[in-house]
Parts: sequence; C-alpha cells; structure tokens
Amino acid sequence: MPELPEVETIVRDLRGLVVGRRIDFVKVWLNKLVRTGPRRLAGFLLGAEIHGVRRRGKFIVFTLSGEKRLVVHLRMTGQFLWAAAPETRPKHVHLIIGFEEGGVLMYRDVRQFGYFLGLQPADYQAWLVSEDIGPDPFDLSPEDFRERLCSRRGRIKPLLLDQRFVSGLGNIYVDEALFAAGIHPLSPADRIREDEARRLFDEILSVLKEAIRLRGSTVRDYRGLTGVGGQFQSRHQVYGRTGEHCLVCGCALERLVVGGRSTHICPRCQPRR
DNA sequence: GTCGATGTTATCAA
DNA sequence: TTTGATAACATCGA
Repeated sequence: MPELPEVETIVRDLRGLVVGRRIDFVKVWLNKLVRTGPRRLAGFLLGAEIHGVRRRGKFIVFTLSGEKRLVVHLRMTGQFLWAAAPETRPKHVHLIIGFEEGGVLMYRDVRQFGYFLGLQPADYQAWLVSEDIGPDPFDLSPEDFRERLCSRRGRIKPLLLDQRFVSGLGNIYVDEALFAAGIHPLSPADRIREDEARRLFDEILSVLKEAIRLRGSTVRDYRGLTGVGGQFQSRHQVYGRTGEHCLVCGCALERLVVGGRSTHICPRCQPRR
C-alpha cells in the first residue's frame, strides 16, 4: 500500500506523537510480525525512549535510547493508528506499544505482510548493508539519476520499482511519473535519451512533492495515524483510470501488465518507440 | 460460490 | 542480468 509519500506522511505525524515518549508496554498478537522474535521485542523496547523517527525508502526507522532501532515495513496494508488511551483492540490490530506519558500506538495490517525488527546498533548497520536500499529520489541529482539509468538494461518501469535502484517509488507513483514524462513503461532503460531522463527525474520529484503535500493517495486501504486518508488520488492522471479519458489528450487510457504489475498508460502521450 | 485484483517484495527457475 | 511465476494474506467487487 504505502509508497514514499504515504510513508513520509506517517513518519512526520509519528514524530509529533511519539518522540520524547518512553515505552511502557508492548503487546504482540501476531508472532510472525516480529522477525527478530516476538518474545524478545518487549524486553528490547521496554523503558526505551523514542528519540526520532525517520524514513529510509519505504521503511520506518524509530531511533531509541541506547541507539537501538525499531524498523518497520508496512508492505501492502500496514498502518499505524494513534489512540490517546488504551481502547478495545480494533480488527486486524496485531501489535500495540503503550507509553508512560500516555498514548498508544497500534499497528494494524489486514494482509499481514508487514513486519517489525528490533535491532541493536551493530545489527542495524548490518541490516542496512544487507538491505542495500537505493538512494532516496530527493537525495539524487539529475546527473546521478541519468548515469544510473543508462548503465542498466531492462525496462524502465520494473527498474523504477527496484528499491535498490531508487527507493520509495511504488506502482502508483511510477505510473504517474512515467505518464507525466511521456515515457512508455516498457521502454528500455538504457535507450532513454538524456533530455527524457532529465524530464523523468523532474516529474518523479514533482509528483512525489505534490503527493506529500496532499498526504498521499488513498485508493482503498491507506489511512494516516488519525484514520484520515490522503488526497492525492484525486490528482491521479492514469493510475486506476483505465478506460477513462486522458486529461491531456482525451484518448482512452489503457491497462497493461508489466513485470506482473498493473500498469496504466495513455497510449498517445506515452508512445512505444 | 468463484475468480481476479489489490498500494510489496522475497524467492526460485529459466 | 533479467524475466516471469509464485507465494505470503484478507477483502472486495464483478
């Protein structure tokens, strides 16, 4: 579910809620959620203070006292919910973190693909290496982007979805950025011209910035910490608009499958060359 | 009831 | 190196 703009929104909201709070209790109902061991997590977190929350690609990283880290990936349907006080556990809530100062952070995940890692400093460094997360689009220069692009074979869409190539993009924002740049998703990466690469890079950034400003896209499941959805879905040009008219040229939008993912294009604005 | 699809990604085979 | 299929899981809509 959540891509860079949704995760960024969640991280910003989390910061305001949990930074400076001390963990009072942890409850886990779905053991497989905690890959570093569900029984170890409570001991790991108890009494720790949250110093910061940041985003690494689509990962959420909580920094705790003692330089310990709590790493979370939301995968398709993971979401955090905030409650001022403990309440009846809502459906699909699999984990709860309670704070000494009050407040409860709940993790809900309908499809149960998301996961948690409790990592000591050395383990966190090892995890970063093993994960090999690519650069954040906002940390990349247009020149870097183009250089990385032309050194790769394969089609542009799967490449943009590859988190080692660039991190944070998912199915929605890749389709939106490719449309905005007028590039067909099957285009070979190493055959994209310099000016096209520059355009694509600019469109990726502007799509992401606008999506962050509107607190992400709510297509079905995504909700922020307060349960409120994002607004960017109303600005989608192609994603989920199969058969509707292109807002630029008016012709019918099409759906195809690329790399096993639903892909949305305007056949006229994104000609295959 | 059945089928196909869903914003992610790891893994395995070719 | 790249690709396609499959799997993890629950839910929704046709």
